[in-house]
Amino acid sequence: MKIGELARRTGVSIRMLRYYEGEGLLAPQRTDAGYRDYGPEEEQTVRRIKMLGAAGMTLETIQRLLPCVRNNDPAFTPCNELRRILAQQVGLIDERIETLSQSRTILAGYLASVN
Amino acid sequence: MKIGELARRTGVSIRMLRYYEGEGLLAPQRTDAGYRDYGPEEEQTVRRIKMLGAAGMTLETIQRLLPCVRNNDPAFTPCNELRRILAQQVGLIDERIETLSQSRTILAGYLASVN
DNA sequence: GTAAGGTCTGACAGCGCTGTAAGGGTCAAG
DNA sequence: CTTGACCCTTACAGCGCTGTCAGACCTTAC
Repeated sequence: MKIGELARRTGVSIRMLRYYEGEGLLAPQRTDAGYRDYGPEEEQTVRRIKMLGAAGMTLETIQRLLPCVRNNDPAFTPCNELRRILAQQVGLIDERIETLSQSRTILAGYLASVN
Repeated sequence: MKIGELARRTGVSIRMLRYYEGEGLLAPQRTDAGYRDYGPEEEQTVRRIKMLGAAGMTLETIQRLLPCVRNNDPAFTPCNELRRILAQQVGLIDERIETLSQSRTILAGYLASVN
């Protein structure tokens, strides 16, 4: 299928589909005219990218993860790096939450002092 | 005092001090030669900016808040907007934390499914 | 007078993602 | 063949902050 249809089916903008390709996450065939030609396989990949992106991952991280994600949704093929990357991501998120919580505390303090 | 000294005393880089000025948060006097000349008043302001920044605020937000912050550290002069802005900021942070928590849940789910 | 160290302005770079616009082919239906 | 819908590439913009570099002037002290 062409890029427009894929965009419609996955809800990912055409711009982003091309971006994914530029970042090496996707490598669709090309028609003689140079049109990108995506197969169902690729559509699946896009859905996975979207999924992992929803979890707050960077495209670069997703790229490292993609080779391990060959099956259905939250089912992963055993890939050595996999666990490590996922755990690292969770750690990253925890750090951000921690930082935000501290900010929240500070602000709440200010707020309280204004009564 | 000149910019270098202020930077040393506050721990804010020279670059950022100039940036604050560009954003309208600071307006030091100038010597005949065009050097920025900060007074103790200004040093206080920088400390406040730093403080609010540590709470995760944008310079733009801080700017709106500055006129209300005339006293010591977490003590604020009653300023009508003040409460509103602070509360809004807390809300913003809560949203971000919520988003991150969801991401965390998703990732933790993946992690669990990899065992 | 000279040299070192501080300051000035202006501008480019990067982070990660996303939209949009320009200029120009391709394809399918009428 | 023409038209409209789609596609292609390239590149600029913006978010908010920060570092760094270039080219040039000021100041202080020897």
